[in-house]
Amino acid sequence: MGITGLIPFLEKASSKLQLKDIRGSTVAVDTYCWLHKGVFSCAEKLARGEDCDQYVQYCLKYIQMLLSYDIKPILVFDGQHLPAKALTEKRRRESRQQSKQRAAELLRLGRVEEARSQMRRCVDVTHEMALRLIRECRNRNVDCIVAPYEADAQMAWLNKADIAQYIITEDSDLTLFGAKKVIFKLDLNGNGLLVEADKLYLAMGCRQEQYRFDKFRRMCILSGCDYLDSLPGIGLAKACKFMLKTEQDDMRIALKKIPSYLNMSKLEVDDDYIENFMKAEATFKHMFIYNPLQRRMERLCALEEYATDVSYCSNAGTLLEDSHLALHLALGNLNPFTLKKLDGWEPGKALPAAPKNTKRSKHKSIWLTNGQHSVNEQPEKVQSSCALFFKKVDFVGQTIDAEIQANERLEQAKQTEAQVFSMYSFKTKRRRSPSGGGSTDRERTPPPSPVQTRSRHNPFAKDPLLRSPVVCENSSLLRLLSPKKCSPVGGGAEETRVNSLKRSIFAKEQPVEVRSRFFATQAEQTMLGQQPKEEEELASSGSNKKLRLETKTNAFTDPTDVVLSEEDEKPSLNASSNEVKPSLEIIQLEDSEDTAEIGVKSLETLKSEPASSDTVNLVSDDSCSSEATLPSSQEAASVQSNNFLLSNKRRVGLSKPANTTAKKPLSKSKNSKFSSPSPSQPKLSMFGFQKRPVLK
DNA sequence: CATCCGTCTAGAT
DNA sequence: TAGACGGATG
Repeated sequence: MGITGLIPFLEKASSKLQLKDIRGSTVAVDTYCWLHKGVFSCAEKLARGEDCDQYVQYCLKYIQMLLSYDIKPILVFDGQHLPAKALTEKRRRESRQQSKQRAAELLRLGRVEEARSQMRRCVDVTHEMALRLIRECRNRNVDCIVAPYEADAQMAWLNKADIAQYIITEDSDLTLFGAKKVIFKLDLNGNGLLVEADKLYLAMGCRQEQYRFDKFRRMCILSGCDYLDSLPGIGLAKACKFMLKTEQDDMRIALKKIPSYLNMSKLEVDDDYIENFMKAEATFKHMFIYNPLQRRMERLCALEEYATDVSYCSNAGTLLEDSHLALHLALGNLNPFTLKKLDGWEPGKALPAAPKNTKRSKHKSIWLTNGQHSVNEQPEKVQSSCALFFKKVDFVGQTIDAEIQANERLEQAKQTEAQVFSMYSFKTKRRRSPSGGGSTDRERTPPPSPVQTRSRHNPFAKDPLLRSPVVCENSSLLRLLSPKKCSPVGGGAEETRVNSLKRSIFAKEQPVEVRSRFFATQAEQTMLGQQPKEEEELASSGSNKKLRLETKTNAFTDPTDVVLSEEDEKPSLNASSNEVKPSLEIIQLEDSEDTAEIGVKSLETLKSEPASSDTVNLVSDDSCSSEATLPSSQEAASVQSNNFLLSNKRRVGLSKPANTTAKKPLSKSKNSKFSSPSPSQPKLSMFGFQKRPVLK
């Protein structure tokens, strides 16, 4: 529901956001948004009363993605219905019931498709379903909180209290509750739309001095909200106009001036409307929330703050006298409507042995009071620099920490590759068919340099001041780095030089993983049979990290990987857990086979893939991202649309899913099965790596 | 011109 | 289910 048309209205207060831009922060999540979407995939099963947990898995994907960005999620659930919404809820229930009956009838008539569509309409997200997710979260040490009433108010409070710096939701109401930073339309690639409260004056089209948050909230209420229908003929635009025009702070007086201020003489503002307006406003200000730190119910804003009369708060909920009940409601142990006990979990309480493969986040729970430790926490292992703690349950399996690192490396790699591309792009002609389809040209030129587009809001390009020293701006080095111009097999001294150059480039970066068809080709050509020599040379380098360039003939995931691996003085997992099977090649600067998998790409895949698949998208993502701040958002938008035309699809830079190879016809190569996720390998697609097939 | 209203479709696998 | 969209309306 929310405010009709508010999100477009807020365009000037919003910007693109990538999760990587908010690493280390805490985010409150409107979990019902995810549950509702997740339910869609198994609506039929649920309608038939069958058990399924796809909606839980769907939500966990998002959670996993957040964790991989080192973001702490706090899942917020709706609690009791407000009296004001009881009627709409009742209508919904009835409508669902009808859909159910219709579905049953249609099934009897054999009209399966129609029945299905009805079934999708009749499923509801129940608290039991929410509890299922909550339990999974407890196993992962991911915080959940059930709001006493609306999740919106709870999230806004978390945001205002700076317990959560961001809110993820689809409901535009959040801004009315006073949330500061709201992320809308977050997808599984980690892209979303950020609306910031302190930019709202821009959306209203007034000067900052002229603006007060109250004006914005009143504008929204006037335009029609969940608690109050709008006056006929009043939408956001007129409400905005009115709120900017009036200086009267007392709305009981101001509202009466609407007809004259807006030249709508026929409009009538009766006392009833005014009364309801005051109530609606009070609802947004003073709804009850649960303060997990103080472990008590509170109002979102204290009544004193606005000198609000309690009589206006009839829709803002009531205080639960029983604090024990309130706590367990917030913990999710009670059915919010019946207050029936469904579970007895308590913070810090030992959980039954967590299922295998369950990774626990190390974030400190909002439920832990000072000094209290999570039972499964191992303080001596906690690193202050990293917000996550993992329990290594599976020797091979990737931990959350590893996911975070892998994710960071991918982004680094994007940057590094972007730099490399930028070097090429000065010298090469661009050849890219707009459709991107059909071409099997493997040696196509790289995309335009994202670095070049830095001035046009390239989020991948680091700030010029922060950027690591430019590693290569001279043409001879460029020539050397170019696989085409590099000497072929057995390059001898030349080849050694190239590698040392490459080393000098990458040594300055964070550990990165590069999947580059250029390097891969070169590496394959030049490195075969050279491993011992390389290792020796690299080991003797002064760096505190060992850099190894090895030719793997038996990667765990894929064979004949040419691996440029940077290690922190621990043995490469790859080295031990490999299996034979040639014909794939990657460049990887990492030591775990899981990340290797991300980088793995079959040569044949490369051949058969359109140019635009990863390279072009690297660029398109650049311009889509959040650096499009206000003054220049239009420009960014145009860049984005341009790139959209080119690529027609958004993908996360290099994060090519291992799955794509699996989606190739089997006949392509029997290796494909090695790149598809195996049970022992976590699904990497969960971390925001695009899973969709490559452009056709 | 802004608002209103009906229709369409994404949402997941 | 709700948001987006286009056309109708005042």
